[in-house]
Amino acid sequence: MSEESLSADALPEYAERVLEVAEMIPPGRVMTYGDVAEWLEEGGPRQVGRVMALYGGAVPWWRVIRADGVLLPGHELDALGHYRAEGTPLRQASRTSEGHVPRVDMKRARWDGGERALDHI
DNA sequence: AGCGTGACGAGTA
DNA sequence: ATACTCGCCACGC
Repeated sequence: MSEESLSADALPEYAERVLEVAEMIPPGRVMTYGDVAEWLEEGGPRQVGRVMALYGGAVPWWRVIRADGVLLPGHELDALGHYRAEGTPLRQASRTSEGHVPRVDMKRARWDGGERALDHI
């Protein structure tokens, strides 16, 4: 039989690694899908995105975003609430236009996963 | 087996 | 800043 058919409470190993990384991102910081993939040294941004889409609900999903800093479509207000609560650096809208949602200031909020990662490993 | 699609990223116009 | 292209990899039809 194949190990994959264990199913039920067993997630694919790759998925579990992605979730693990997402869990260790400190509040007020974010990682991009590509960063997570790079940190894992496996897969790519799209694979990480797929995992988050499927199992992201179990982890602080708002700390894993696109490299652009754009908030997750459909959860913008949700994410924004978390960011404001955690003090995540946001980039203000250059122009006060309605319907325009602030983006994460990647320059400051991006977390390279250095220091804590070593302790976690 | 081919083809389109997606919670992506980087480069170019 | 926006729009488009290409590279990437897994899934589903």
